[in-house]
Amino acid sequence: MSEPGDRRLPTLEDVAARAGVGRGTASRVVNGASHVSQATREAVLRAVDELGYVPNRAARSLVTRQTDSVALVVSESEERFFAEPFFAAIVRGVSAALATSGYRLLLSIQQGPQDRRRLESYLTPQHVDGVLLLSLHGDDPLPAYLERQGLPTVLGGRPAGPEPASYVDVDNEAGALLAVRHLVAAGRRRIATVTGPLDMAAGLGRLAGYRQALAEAGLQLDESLVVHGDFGEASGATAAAVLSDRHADLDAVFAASDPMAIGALRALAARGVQVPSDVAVVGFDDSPSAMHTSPLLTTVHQPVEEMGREMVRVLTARMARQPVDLRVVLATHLVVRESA
Amino acid sequence: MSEPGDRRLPTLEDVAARAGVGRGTASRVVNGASHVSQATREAVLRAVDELGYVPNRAARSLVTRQTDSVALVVSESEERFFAEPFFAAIVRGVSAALATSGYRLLLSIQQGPQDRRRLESYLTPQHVDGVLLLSLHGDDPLPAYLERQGLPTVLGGRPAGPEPASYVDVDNEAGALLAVRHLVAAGRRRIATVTGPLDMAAGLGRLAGYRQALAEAGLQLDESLVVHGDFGEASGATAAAVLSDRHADLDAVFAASDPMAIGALRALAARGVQVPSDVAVVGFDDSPSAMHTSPLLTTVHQPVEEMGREMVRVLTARMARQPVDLRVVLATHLVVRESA
DNA sequence: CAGGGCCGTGGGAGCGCTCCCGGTCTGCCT
DNA sequence: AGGCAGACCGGGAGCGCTCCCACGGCCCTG
Repeated sequence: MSEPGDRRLPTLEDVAARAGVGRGTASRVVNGASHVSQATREAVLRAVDELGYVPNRAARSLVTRQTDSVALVVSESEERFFAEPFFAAIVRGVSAALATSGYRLLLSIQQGPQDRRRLESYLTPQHVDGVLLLSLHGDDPLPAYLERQGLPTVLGGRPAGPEPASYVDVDNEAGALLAVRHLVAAGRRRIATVTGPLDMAAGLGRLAGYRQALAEAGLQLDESLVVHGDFGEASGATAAAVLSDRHADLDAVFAASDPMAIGALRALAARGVQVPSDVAVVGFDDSPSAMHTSPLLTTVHQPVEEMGREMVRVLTARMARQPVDLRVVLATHLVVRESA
Repeated sequence: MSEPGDRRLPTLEDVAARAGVGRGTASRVVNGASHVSQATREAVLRAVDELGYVPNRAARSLVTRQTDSVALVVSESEERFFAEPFFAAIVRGVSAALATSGYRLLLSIQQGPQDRRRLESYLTPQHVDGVLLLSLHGDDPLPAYLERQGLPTVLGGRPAGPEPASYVDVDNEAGALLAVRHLVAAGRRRIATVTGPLDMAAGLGRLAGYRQALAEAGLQLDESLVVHGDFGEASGATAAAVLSDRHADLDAVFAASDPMAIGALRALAARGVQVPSDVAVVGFDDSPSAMHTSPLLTTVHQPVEEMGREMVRVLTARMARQPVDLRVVLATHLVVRESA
């Protein structure tokens, strides 16, 4: 491969010369042209066009101390929850929103503790203007550390524990409430739940919604109907097995994630329990695979792509030092299909 | 939010001063220290440590004319093929490989034609050192254009049409061959296929593998057993319906993608056809949902994450001007589960 | 009619780094 | 003893840009 590309690219100086103006003036029009006469502006723009000038980001960055880029950091540890469809959808939303705002997206997947140090030397105001954080462990000090460095940081999803300064999340509690209300409305009375991990806000919130719905319906809470899972399919299957063995009168299961609901479906089918006639099942996520189960899974939809977009909206506002709600909670809704 | 972060970050000059050496020397040890005495090196390293010095990438970039970053560009048009699990796995592989090589990953999802111009002004040697391209349309001029600009470019998957200069792909033909051989070995004789789009190399290659396997087995090709699909689930369902209506003796279907295989499974079940006893089904992809069908889907596994890693290996070698095979084809293997 | 603004403009300074030139100091060979 | 190669080191130049100051011209006011 030869390199014809070694010819020098045009600089602002070249543009200025061609347009017959000074470097400063050229700079003014290339950026938010203020105090430039119409005629000169046009001359400069023409020169830019003819030369195919593209500003050198490194040079600009060096003097402005801005990078025009934001990092999206994904921690892969909670992989079961932040499974692939979730990840892809978030990235799509983030990318779309970022593209229109002129920032570049730096993606970094933290796959192990050794990546952590690399991350820290990299997540500085020198390299990025802001950070988007996904799927943190409960009490990760990273967001606080970044904010202290002067880097606006927005989380996607709340970790359990103290409220982070800035996040975008879905309304887990309200979603679960919707799901269980639907079950109640359909006449179900022995409603079990398979929870997520209770060190995650998503797990906690969904359980709280379940509890509230039962309370609303005047159903008393039977702790033996609450089984703990980890958002993974296997845990949903074993939970459903336990539940159906333990309670002959079981008539509904609210699983705090779609994979767990799918596991439950499988376990129930294996025991000859009919869904939804014997036992209704509702999941949470509305993941793509919810449309590939039989029966089709009724589940709580969370607007993942929108979550990505919202994260960007909050972050860009913060980077521009504009006022904005630091915490955003997005609504969920129930998608009724066949399983309930 | 106050900004305590406005204190100046340490520069090389600071490090040099603290270590009692010149700027040039400090630079030498921070980079690939050559011709520096052990004592000086240690002094500089200590100063770096004490000051928490991190080199300013913009400044370095400005003079070296390197950016230490590569772009991963995903075109979303062929979304059915490059569905989410594929995307996430590739990104994971790319990210992991890149992290160890010190490059930063810039992610860019091209969602429409208007993104194209933005992309072009952005994919220059000024901004990135190399480009990874995913899911191109057949005859997209982008890779050639980038190479002409002096930007090493590696494709993930071949588009149909002329061979691109540099790509990493899986062996579609061999995978299909494996799948159909398996069917033949199981005694199937009326083996149909649902193809992918034939303007994609993946579609073409998988069909070729099917043909070759039949030829090997001495089975004559019956064109009415070849139905065209588009990699999407719906097309698999209609194809299977047509096939089972048309051929009472049908005993196997090789679908060129998992979604199509899943569609076929559904359509077959709806007609009361038993899988695998009446008709065996094999897919291609080994997507996660292949483990959520009933019966579990037998399918051809493609090493997606490895594909991402290979793309990075080839690209980094090219960026460093080291010799490397420009085209890499990865092996596939059959995962036998229940459906065949 | 003089003076003070303001608009539009040019260009110096300097961001933090690498490259490279030139200088100093060893140590070894003749 | 003189010379010279090479190791080691300092610091100037300059990458392409933005910021800012200074300057000329114009209009408006007193």
